[in-house]
This record gives sequence, C-alpha cells and structure tokens, in this order.
Amino acid sequence: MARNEVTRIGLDAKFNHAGLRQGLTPATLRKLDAISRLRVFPRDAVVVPQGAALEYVGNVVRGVLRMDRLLSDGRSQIVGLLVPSDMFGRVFSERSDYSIEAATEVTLCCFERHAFETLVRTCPDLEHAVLLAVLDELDAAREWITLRAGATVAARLATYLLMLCRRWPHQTSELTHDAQRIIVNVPIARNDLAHYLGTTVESISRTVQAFSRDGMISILTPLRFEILDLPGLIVMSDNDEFDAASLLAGLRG
Amino acid sequence: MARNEVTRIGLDAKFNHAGLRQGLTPATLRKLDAISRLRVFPRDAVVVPQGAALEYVGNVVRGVLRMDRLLSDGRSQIVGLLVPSDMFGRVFSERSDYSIEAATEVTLCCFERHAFETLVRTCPDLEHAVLLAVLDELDAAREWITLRAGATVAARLATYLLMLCRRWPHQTSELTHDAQRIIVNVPIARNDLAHYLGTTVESISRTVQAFSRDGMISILTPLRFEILDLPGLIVMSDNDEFDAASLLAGLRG
DNA sequence: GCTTCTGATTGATGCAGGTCAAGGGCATCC
DNA sequence: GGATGCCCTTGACCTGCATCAATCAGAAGC
Repeated sequence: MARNEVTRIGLDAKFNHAGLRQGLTPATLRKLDAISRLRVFPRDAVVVPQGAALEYVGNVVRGVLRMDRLLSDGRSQIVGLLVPSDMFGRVFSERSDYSIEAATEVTLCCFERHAFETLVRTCPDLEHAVLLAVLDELDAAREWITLRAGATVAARLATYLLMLCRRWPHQTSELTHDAQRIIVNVPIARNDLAHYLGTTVESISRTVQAFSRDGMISILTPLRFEILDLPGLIVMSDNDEFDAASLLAGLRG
Repeated sequence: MARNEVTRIGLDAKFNHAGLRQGLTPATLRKLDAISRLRVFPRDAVVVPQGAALEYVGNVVRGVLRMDRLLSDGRSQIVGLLVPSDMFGRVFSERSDYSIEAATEVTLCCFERHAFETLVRTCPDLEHAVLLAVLDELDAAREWITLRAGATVAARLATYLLMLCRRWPHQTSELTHDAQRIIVNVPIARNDLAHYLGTTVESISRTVQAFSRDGMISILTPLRFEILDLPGLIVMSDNDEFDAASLLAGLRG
C-alpha cells in the first residue's frame, strides 16, 4: 500500500520537488519553481516550533526531520520522521500541533504556505499530487502506530529494522546488499531512536546487544548493523506482515 | 487544527455524505448520490478484512468503526476509530493493511471504489473535499499517537477523556452539560477501550476506579462518567495542549 | 600527550502494569 | 426459579523496563 514508510533515507542532492514532481504539467512545475526556495538547517535546528503559525510547507531534499510534541513534564514524543521526498508542514492549517526539528543536517525545499495553497486550488494536477502525498503520510502514520503497538522493546526494535529492510527497493543507502549480506543503516542516533520507539536509550542499547548475543544481528557501528537471522527477527517482531521470502526478493530485485 | 479528533459520536440518522458534503457543487453531489449505497452492519461484523482487496470506500453515517491490525501472536491492535462523518477505506489503494470492523452497529454510506476514484479525478471540487478529509484523518492519526505516548495508563485514560470533552462543541451526545455538570459518554466498551489505549481491561478498570476514589470522576454507569475535577484530570494527562478555561468555555458555548 | 564533550554501554533497584484467577452484577433464556 | 452468558471488578503475583548512576569509547580541541 504505502510508497511511504516510517523512515527513509533517499537522496539525490540535486534540487527537486520529489514526491510531488511526477504527474505535474510543465506549467505547474514552472509555477512551483517560482515560489520555491531551498533552505539548509543544521542538526537540531527548530524548523517549525510547536504551536507556531505555519509559514512554510515543503519537502525534504536531504537529511531527516523529526516531528515531536513536547509534553508538560518536559519529555517529548516523536510523532513521525520525515525523510527525503516527504512533505513537511500541513497545507490548509494555520498552526502546527508539534514542532518540526532537524534530526540531522537537512536541506528543505520550502514554499510560502499561502502561495502554495493558492496554487493547489488552481492546479488540479498539483492538488492530486498533494492528495497522494498526504495519503502516503497517513499510511506512514498508521504504520508507525503499528510499530509502537509491539508489546516489548525487542518487538518494536525488530519491527523497525524490518521496516528499514523493506524500504530498500525504493530508496538507496539504508541498506547495502552484496554477497547475501544485509546491512542496515539506522538513520538516527540512539537518543532519537529511543524516543521514536517509545523507550529509553538504555533499553535500546540492551536490546541491541541482546540481538547481537543471540546471533540475530552483528553490530558494525552503533548505527550500522548486519542482519544475520532474518526469520528470527520476523518472529521477534510479532508482526504478521513481514515475510522473509518477499523481503529477500525485494532486496535482490 | 483538527476538525477530526480521535473519537466522535455525532449523529443525524438521515442519509448524508457528511464531511464531504460541504463545498461540493450540486452536479457533483448528484453524481455522488448515483454511486452511493447505504449499508448496515451488526456489531463486530468485519467490513473489510485485513489484506483484502478494497472494493468500497465511504463514510460512517451512524455508529463506530474500528480499524485494527492482527498480530501474529493473536493479539490485535486498534490503529484508529472512525465515527460519523469520517471516511473509511483508502482511495487510490488496492488493499487494506488492517481490518475494518464494526465496534457498534453501524450504518455506512458506501461508494464502489473505482467509480469513486474516477469521480475524484474528474471533479476538482470533490478532490479538494477528499484532500481535506484525508488531512483530518492524518491529524486524527497523529493525535492518536500523542494519546498513546502517555507514559502511564492513567495519563492515557485522562487524555482520552479530555479529548472526548473537547469534541463536545462540534458533535452531540458524548457529553451533556447542565448546571455545571460535565458528563462523558464513552462510545466503546471496556474491551475496545483497553485495546485503544494500549492496555488491558483490568488496568482500565483499576484506573477508572482509582480516578473515582480520588474524586476526579464519578462513575454513573460503566460507560458514563461525570467529571468532577477537570484541572486534576489535565494534570494527570501530562499533556500541555489541554486548558481548563478553554475546555469549559467550549462546553458552555 | 592530556582534557573535555558527546554518545553508547552496563549494572543495580523499584515500580507500573500485564497475567492468571476468582468473583460480582445484570442481562436473557429455558 | 436456576442456568448460562457477557462484562466489569478485585486480588495476588511476577516480569519488563524506566530510573539512577557509573563507566567506557571516540572525536575534537589544546
């Protein structure tokens, strides 16, 4: 169903409108280009503060954005990650319920929101493209809910790693596959990963080490694992939707 | 931001296209009516099985739908609730990643999916209406993620009750407000509520009783509470976004 | 070389809440 | 009436993991 999944790292560094681009007429593309502007943010920069007026929408060109909501007790909860080609902001809304921050250094293609909305209302092809993008976001949000549904930290981590695998066919560089080796590059640091999976850095660390001890993965670097026992991971994930054969087929293809 | 929130019970039993209706031209409405069909499902009926081809999309006229995903260990995870005026199914997708079931007896207004999609592509006003509906669903999904983010069962339950309160201004009958009393009608049974909040019936029961002992609520019936200490509930929820004054203002207005 | 800082790991402890099991209230049915 | 069902409640136990705290590894700066 989803072209979009929870996390993706895909990249061509060149300027693009990514997900929106296809299906648009040259005329619409020209108008889009006219109101677009490329911006770069350093790691941990706040792109849109929680509750603030939404001046821009756009899409991620390079890097990872995290959407998180601050709780009154000072903790924060990540409600989603945005990776290249994902849209950020929310059309037809005045303010954002969560803050949008740079999880890594990011390059964004920004549109002034009102101009973009006007364009959407006048170009049916753009409106359709936006609809598809939003549907993808919705799928991603639901998949993310599934991810968080796992009873144990081990189940959630296994699910997350499998999601990263499945996304390989569409996007590059999360995962390299040579001579039967399955290498997963985790796009965010332990801290963000812990928030993302609804747990703590300590638990993530313990679980990763446990996977390694049990021979399910091998830790190449803290953010780079080799998957040794795919079926084992699938069992750990407690999730029906993964299938070793089709995952491997996807990795080969 | 959201017109749509996690749960809503609103009802006019008469046939309508609810959320989609406004902003549509009479011509589009006529075409929509031509492909629509009203269907009634008994409680616990499966409207769309998980993984099945999606033949219909539509919206809820009366009752509550739950979307849930079955896990390999037999447990199931609710990924969202749909209440009157919400759309179900997913346009432009062949299959559903979760099953859609009736949490109560429901009346649905169904459209054959392909016919609906064709109509969407040819009527820009309908496409815009669908875009807005999907954006609302996305907000609901994110809000639901926030709900599940609460560390403790008590926090999640408090958040849920507050969400039910906030929705009063827009929809009827969850909540009656006479002479300063705030009455909340929970739309689903303990079992579904437990799944929804990511816990068990036992924990729900214990937490509800604890709220009652602490004088925060009074249990009128198992599905009907009176809120006695709104500020206390807000503190329990650990959630910045609720504000007693504006909630009360909303209840009065 | 030696600091300092940031991120990852490991250990010890306590508690929230899941699990198992046994009632209790209130229907409907014979 | 009693029996069977569903749903909610309450209790006792025990596990997973958050918390607090110390240590360790690598990178950057002097």
